[in-house]
Amino acid sequence: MTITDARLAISEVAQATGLSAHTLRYYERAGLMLDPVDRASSSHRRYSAGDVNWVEFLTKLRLTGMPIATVREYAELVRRGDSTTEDRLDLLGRHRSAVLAQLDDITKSLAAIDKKIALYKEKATHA
Amino acid sequence: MTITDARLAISEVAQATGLSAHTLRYYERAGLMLDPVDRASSSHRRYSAGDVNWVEFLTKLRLTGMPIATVREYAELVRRGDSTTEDRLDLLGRHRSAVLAQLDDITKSLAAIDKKIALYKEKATHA
DNA sequence: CTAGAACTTCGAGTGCGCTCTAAGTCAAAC
DNA sequence: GTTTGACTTAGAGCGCACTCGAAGTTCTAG
Repeated sequence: MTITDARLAISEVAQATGLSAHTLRYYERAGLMLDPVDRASSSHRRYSAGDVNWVEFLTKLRLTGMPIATVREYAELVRRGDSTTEDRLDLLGRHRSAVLAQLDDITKSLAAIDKKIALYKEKATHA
Repeated sequence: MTITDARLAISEVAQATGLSAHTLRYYERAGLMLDPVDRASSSHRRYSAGDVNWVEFLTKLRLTGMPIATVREYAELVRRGDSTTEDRLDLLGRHRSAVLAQLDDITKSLAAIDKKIALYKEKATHA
């Protein structure tokens, strides 16, 4: 019940997060939200600031390649409460390692692409 | 006809590149190879060192998120010969930008994940 | 009060990139 | 020469993550 208690419509959250309204509903159906989003007039969704923060965080998990199923697992741990802190740390830690490996792969591949670009540029110079 | 003229079987290339034989055939069918791979006894594929190098490079394109269709475009430019150097530079340059953006996104998301991890660790300390 | 836009559900459809199957051919070892 | 396993093709199937459609309801502006 704070003064900042704005409840956003799905279209506003879509706007704010860059996801489509379709995708937001899909994520909720898929069990990715911590709780079902509140409703106004018992039909239209009203997102709280907490909901939006959560969507933003799970978007980062997705962006770094975490599968939907794993995001759901994580959400389930959060739902289960404080006793799951260790498990959450473990899950995020393992994901962190995967992301580091991913960054390494991409960086190495980028170096090869840069090499090829340099090669073409040199070729163009000698033309 | 150099002294290093080893021709590899598809299984050996699979081994060497980390792709499956299925995927190697799929890539060829999809027009990703520069030329159809040579055949021994007019049936089994025999990959040249050049073929393998090419597969390794296109794997780096794929790893950095270039769609199959774009890899094919690039292969077509290479096939068309020296006159396409500018186009290839253009294509690779645009991809390079996309990869940099991708790295930035991932790095920013990773920072948020690290923050969350730090938060959980702190919580564990106060327990 | 009414028109039109935005919302609802739920199931079907899409696009991508493999991945596998079946039925047959070929090659290397014995 | 025969067996065993790797290879061939064409096409079907799959998993993932959306994305869309239809049919109906609700909100908002005039």
